[in-house]
Parts: sequence; structure tokens; C-alpha cells
Amino acid sequence: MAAVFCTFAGGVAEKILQIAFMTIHPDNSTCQNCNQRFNSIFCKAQEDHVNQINDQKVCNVYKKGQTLFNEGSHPFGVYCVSNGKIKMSHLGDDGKEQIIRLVKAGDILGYRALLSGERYSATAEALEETQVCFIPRDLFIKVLKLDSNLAFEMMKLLSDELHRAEVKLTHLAQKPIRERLAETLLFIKETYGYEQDGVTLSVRLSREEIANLVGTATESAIRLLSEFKKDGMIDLEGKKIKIIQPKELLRTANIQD
Amino acid sequence: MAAVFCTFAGGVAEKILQIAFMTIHPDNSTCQNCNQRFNSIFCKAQEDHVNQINDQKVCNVYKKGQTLFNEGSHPFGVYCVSNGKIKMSHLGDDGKEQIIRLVKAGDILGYRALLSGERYSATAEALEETQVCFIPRDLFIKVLKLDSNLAFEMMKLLSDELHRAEVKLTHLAQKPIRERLAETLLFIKETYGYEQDGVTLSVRLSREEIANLVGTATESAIRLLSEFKKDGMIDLEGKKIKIIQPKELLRTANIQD
DNA sequence: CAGTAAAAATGACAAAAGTCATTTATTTAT
DNA sequence: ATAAATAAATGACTTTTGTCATTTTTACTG
Repeated sequence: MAAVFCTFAGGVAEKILQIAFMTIHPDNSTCQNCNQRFNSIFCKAQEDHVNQINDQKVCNVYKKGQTLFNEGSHPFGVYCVSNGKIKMSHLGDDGKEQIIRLVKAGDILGYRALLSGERYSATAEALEETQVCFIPRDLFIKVLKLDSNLAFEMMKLLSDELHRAEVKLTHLAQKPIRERLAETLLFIKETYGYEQDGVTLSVRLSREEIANLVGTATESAIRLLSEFKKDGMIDLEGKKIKIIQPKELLRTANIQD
Repeated sequence: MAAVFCTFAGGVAEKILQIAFMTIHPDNSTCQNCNQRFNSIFCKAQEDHVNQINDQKVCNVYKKGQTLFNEGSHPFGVYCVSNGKIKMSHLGDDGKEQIIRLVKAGDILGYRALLSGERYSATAEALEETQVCFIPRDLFIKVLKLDSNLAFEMMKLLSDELHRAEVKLTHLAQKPIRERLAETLLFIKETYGYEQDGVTLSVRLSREEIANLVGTATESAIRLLSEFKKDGMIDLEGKKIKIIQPKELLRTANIQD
């Protein structure tokens, strides 16, 4: 099914193919019928507002490695993910990437900078073929102003993200890498879940990306992953990671909160 | 002047003394005349709403070391600081404190848990004698619902905090302690400013608290502070910290963003 | 104001984590 | 399919940071 979606980069080509896509999958091309409709922040938005968003949204497909936006550029709206996986990352002072968020279907992104009135502070890059709808800034702001339920959902989302960031910050300051790696693997599982086999994490990340998620050197991440494998907690097959002993991994993560 | 504010812990005594305070300082006892009126999130709130808040608010004075709320307890409203300084911190798994925010006059606190619908994830403790107004949950929610300007200010505040947390997270993962300590000293300066002399940080923090802000061991913080002093960047007199060479400190912090 | 408790400072050492160099696998492109 | 490029793995070593013990200083209490 995914093969049907076209993934060229340019604007015109995308438009054409988007129309082609809409013809083929009419039920999935509108917000009203989006499979993420009640899984997103818009679940409590008024029907009328969802319709307006549907009318003005622009859908796009990003191939693995393509960026939706870059740190330092201006936000012109927010993105709503209908399908796929995205990483958001900061570039540290020495050019090292720090992954601050993993985005999944149903999530929105790009709202932080928009609401702060700043440029993007993070780069968003597709981890695999990803379908995204773009909602223009003015419409998003307008709907947010008119729809207090949506505004509250937005505040809840921001509060939850803030909480996540604060907990991660505390763990970075206080926990050893071993524990943080275990926690990260469980976090990936929570976010993207397993493949059909029920053990393989359904995302392919490089060792470097895992390290940049944990906040450590690539070699350290590699070494510890090997240890986890040796200890029988996980299994490694190339970029596939299988969680063999989730309980043991949870114990290793040593999470109290 | 500060000596006029009474600081007993209990509820009844506080009420009585609050009334005494209002009698003595009528101009400062209402939101409308609060010295932080246009320095807070309520700056763009409708006059009517500010009046309602003023009617229902409950003011309090906390002595140094007293907590406004504790990690794990339920939020019943938000706090608005009219005067003083507060630290907010998480307790790490091993019981180590991680300071996640420094709160100053004009700031509000306690909103994160309230908007997430969770218990407090942090403890708020006064760093010195601090005057705070408590705004009940239902009123805050109601006003937030009716006043879209206020809601947007709230979203902006959350977005800014989220940004701060993400940057701190990146620095914790990537920067050496020396740079983080320098950055922390500058952050304290930005937050609380100097005393009259124009060089002494106007907050007294223990070495342990500084370490818990930086995210390091107390001894490491002490050692590096001594180095900074030896290098002539700062001066130490007990808990007083003087910033002698702010530029050199900024260079040491090695901040790009 | 002495005496005690707490905090700060310092040294010696241990552990954790990072860096660099090299080898081995795995992708990718031709 | 094979070469070239990229990523992963591993070892040796260095640096950073933390821990523990001890001394010195400061703050507090009777």
C-alpha cells in the first residue's frame, strides 16, 4: 500500500501525485476521514474547524532523510502526521545532533516555534516515508483562538512535552548511560511499538541516532547495545533491534517515576 | 519593608496577617495595582478577568525553605509571585535534587501539572521570603477559556519553557561541566540580576544548589567555582557570588545559540 | 561567645565516559 | 556482482567526572 504514495521531492510533482493519491484513496485524503482523526490534538476540535483545516491543508510525502523544516528557518504553519516517523533534533554547539523528540502518526509538529513567535529551534527529518499535512499559520492561530477546547488540548500537549523534557533533563544529569540507553529503547518501543513479530522495534535507527537520543558517544552506545545483547535482554540484526526481555530492560532502566 | 510581611506557616495566622498587610499596603494588595501587573502573563488579560482573579485570589508569604507544593501532590490552582524567589526541582531516582527552574517576581508556577491534569512533578521551595497569590483552579481554567489572549500568552509561556528545557537538555548531553557552570551563573544573573553594587548576584544559593542546577556533583561545582575565582572571572564571599568578568564568563560558557 | 553543627574546600583515588585508531560488516552505486 | 563508501564493532588509551575521606571555614544555638 505504501508503494502507491509517490515520494518525489519537488513541489509540482508532489501536487500532481497528491491528486493522484486522493483519487485512489478518497477516504483517507480528508481530515474528516483521516485514520488519525481521533488520535490527534484535533479530536476535540469543532467539526466546523476541522472542515476549514481540511479545505486549506496541503499534504505532502517525505522520503527517508528529507527534512520538513530546518533549525533557524521561519515557521509558516504546523504539520500533522498522518503516516510515518520523524525525528526532531537540535544541533549542539560542536555540530553534534541531539534528538529531542520522536514523532509518530497522529502527532503534530512545528507548533513550538510558531507559538513562541520564534524561528524553528529544531530540525525535523523523516525516518522513513512519511505523509504529512501542512496547516497554514493563520488558520491554525484563528482556529486556536475560536476553539477553546482545541486551545486546551494544545496547552495540555505543551505541558506534557514540557514534563517529558524535564524528566529527560533530570535523567541526563543524574543517570548513567547504561540506564539511559535501556530507558531509550523502552521509549522507542512506547512511541513506535513493535513489528508484527511482537519483538522487533518498528523503526530503523543508526547507532549514531540511538546515541544522539541517549545523549552519548556513538561508540558508547554500540558497546552497551552489545552488552545488552550478550546479557540476553535484546537481539541485534543490523539495524533491527529486538526486545527479548522487556522486564529486565525495565529493571536496567531503573525508573522510579 | 519586607519585615512588615508576616511569615508564619499556618493558615489562620496567615489570613490575619494578610489582612494586616492589606491595610498597610493597599496599593500593592490588589492585582490591579500589583507591581507585577504588566510584567506577568496577565498583562494582556481582560480587565474584567483580572478583577475576578483579584476577588478570588489568596495571598501568602513563604519564608526561606518553605515549600509551596510538593512533587506528587494535587494541584488546586496556580501561584503568581508578587515578590521573592523560588526554586522548582525534581527529585531524581537516587534522591538527588535537580533544579529545573528558577522563579522570580511576575512569574506564575504550578500551571504545568494543572494543564496536564497530573499531580505536581516538581517541588517549589522559597529561596527567600516570598509573597505569592494563589488563584483557584476553576477560576484559572474559566478565565483561560474565556480569554483567548490569555490562552495565547499561556501557550507562549509553555512554548518558551519547552524551548529552555530542550536547550538545557542538549547542553547537559553535550557540554562539559565547566561550560555548563559558566552558563548557569549567567542564567542566574539573567533571572535575578545583580544587587545594588552591580556585580553581586542577588540570590544566595548553596554550592549544592548550584551543583543541582548545573547537573553535577557538589564537589565538582565547588572546584570549578574556585577555578573561576582564581581566573578572576568571579569573586566568592561566602554565598555571595560576584561576576567580575561577564564577557570572559560568556566565553567560557561557549554558547552558540 | 563558646561550642556544635553544617557547609565549603581540598586531596587522593576510582569509575565512567569519551576519543582515536583499526578492523569488520553492511550498504550503496556503478 | 563487485568496488567503494558508509556504518558498526572493538581495543587501547585519555580525559572527565564522581566518590570518599579529611580539613577548614562559616553559620547557628544555647
